[in-house]
Amino acid sequence: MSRTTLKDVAQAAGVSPTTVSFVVNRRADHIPESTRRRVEQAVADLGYVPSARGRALASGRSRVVVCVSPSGPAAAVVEEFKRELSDSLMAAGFTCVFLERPSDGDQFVQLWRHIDPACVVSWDALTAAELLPLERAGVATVTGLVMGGTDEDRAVDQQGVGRAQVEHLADLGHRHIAYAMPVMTREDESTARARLAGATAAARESGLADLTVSTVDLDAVDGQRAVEAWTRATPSVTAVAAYGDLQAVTILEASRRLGVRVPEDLAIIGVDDLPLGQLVFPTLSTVALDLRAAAADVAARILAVVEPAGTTVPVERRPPRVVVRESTLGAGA
Amino acid sequence: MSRTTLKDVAQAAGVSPTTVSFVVNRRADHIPESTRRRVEQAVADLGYVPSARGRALASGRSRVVVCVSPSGPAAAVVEEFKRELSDSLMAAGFTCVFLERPSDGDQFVQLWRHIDPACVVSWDALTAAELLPLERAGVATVTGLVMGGTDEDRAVDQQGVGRAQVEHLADLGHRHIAYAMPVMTREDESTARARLAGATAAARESGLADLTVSTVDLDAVDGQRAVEAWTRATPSVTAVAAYGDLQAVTILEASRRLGVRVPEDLAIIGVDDLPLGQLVFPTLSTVALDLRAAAADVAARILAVVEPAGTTVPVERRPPRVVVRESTLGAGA
DNA sequence: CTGAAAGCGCTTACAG
DNA sequence: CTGAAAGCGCTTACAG
Repeated sequence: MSRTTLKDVAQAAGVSPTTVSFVVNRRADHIPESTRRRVEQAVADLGYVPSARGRALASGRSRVVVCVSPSGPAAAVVEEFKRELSDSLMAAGFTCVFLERPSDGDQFVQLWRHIDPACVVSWDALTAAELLPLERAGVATVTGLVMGGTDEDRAVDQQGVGRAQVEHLADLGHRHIAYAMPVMTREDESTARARLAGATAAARESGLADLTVSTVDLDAVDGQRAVEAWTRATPSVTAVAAYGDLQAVTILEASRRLGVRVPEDLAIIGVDDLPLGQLVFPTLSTVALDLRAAAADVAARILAVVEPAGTTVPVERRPPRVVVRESTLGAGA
Repeated sequence: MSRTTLKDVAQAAGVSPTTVSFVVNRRADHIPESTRRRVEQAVADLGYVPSARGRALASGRSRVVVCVSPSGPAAAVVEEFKRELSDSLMAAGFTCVFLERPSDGDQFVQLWRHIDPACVVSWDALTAAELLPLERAGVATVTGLVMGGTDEDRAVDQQGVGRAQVEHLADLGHRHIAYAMPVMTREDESTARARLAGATAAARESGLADLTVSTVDLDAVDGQRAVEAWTRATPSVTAVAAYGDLQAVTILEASRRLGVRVPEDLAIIGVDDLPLGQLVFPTLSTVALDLRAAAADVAARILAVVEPAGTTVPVERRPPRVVVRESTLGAGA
């Protein structure tokens, strides 16, 4: 037994396919109550589910948004973004779906062949080669949201993140601050640069010494190397702003192993507000990004592109928020 | 200027749409080299990208697999699964896409309307209400892979995980072992139960005392409560198998705050092998799941369902692997 | 208020 | 070797 179609429903309800289509699509203003009910009954009886393919082909519009899955270490934070983006788009009648960037980068461009989205969204900027087939297929794009792209494209104020870290440390009286950069992947390179730029600017504006910039890999040995360098320097670094919470925890644990007290000898602040930050000792100060707000912002931008008619509610970008814990302030009580 | 279609290409190449279709779909065995080249030239010149809609409608088959995004704390581990699943399916000519379960659960069933997948995949078991519309739309399903479902459905041997933990601890001489359950969400309830069941069975088989089962929330206070209870018990618990690395780290940090030495007073082993485990002090013993293998297994199962003709290479399920670090063995050297 | 008809872009027997 | 034609399941002017 094959799939139930519009025609089947029409036959069962004793009306034309046209009428069924109107009822199913809630464009039934001009259909009398009685007819509508007959149709709805038939739909229910037959368990009719409209074909997305037929609909997409006939209407010429897609109701799917593809988001290239943001990667990077802060997966827990990203989850929140995805959820909010999905919910916002769903409320507008779109389905949002996430795509992993294939390990074989060349195949990336092939992926749209099957999906047929109204819009492709990406945290980082897509290359021209990646963009071209999309353009040709008439797919809208919203890219460079968080990484890459211009600073205005970004839904998250990355510079503000670095700035917030340094300002917090400066407020606590630190004059010699280090910035811990991550080992870069394509994904977070531009993010790291933007955060560092913000941190650097804040240091200058606060009249601090130039930042000591170090790269910290996520392992104990590398952490210890960095901490030793900072504490040995003259004058010594007394605080470090880390690219993310994972770098911060690496530094925090390295300090413990080296007998460097946190925050007395070295204050540490991360970014992301991972749950982890509340588990370690001392607990980790950090900067929380409001990715829910960012996602709502992005959703609004997407809808503006795919539904130019729709009323777009502008979303203001909320500034990053410093979460103060023991690693900068010391144990309370 | 509107989108380039098959017809445009046919016109440009001076052949029929039929011929173009054959060439584009690599079914061109019987098309002479010269014609094929003319067509390929036209495709390139016009930048033709076939319409997924038209193709899906005409062929009656979808090349899209939707995977309901696995959630849970171990996001970093899940990433690996997703990547592998995507790659495997891509190699078979399918596009794999991930869907967030909406916060408003009722809307979940609506999501297929726009996507039109060949198969829906889910880590946990879907409810009957969720399954029904899929069935009606002729969409294959592969569910209960990791959570829910029967033990045979599972791509990951969850019982084996708990078993591996307890066997490792028993080998080290521990006789009184606790199991730290997570605060349950829908996602990991059945996983937790399966792991506990495996742990319990292993304890029995090894002739150990019954496991002390405690729930540990991810915060310092709850961790300390649990650690105190274990150390105060008579005879005291000397080792704990935690549901996941996050629970394990919570316990580890709580121990430190209480002055309970790890592993001398309390040995700890987690699950997931999160990067975090190598940063904390002492470093965390854990059980690593081979999610790449699991994903390959799942991909094979999916292909068997959507392409019954295809040759399915059976994938053997690799057993969980214990990663021994300081939290059970003590600091080396 | 309702339906016949054209068309969305493709695939695929089938006939030449 | 190649193409005319039907059809996939729907939407949407348009005419009644």
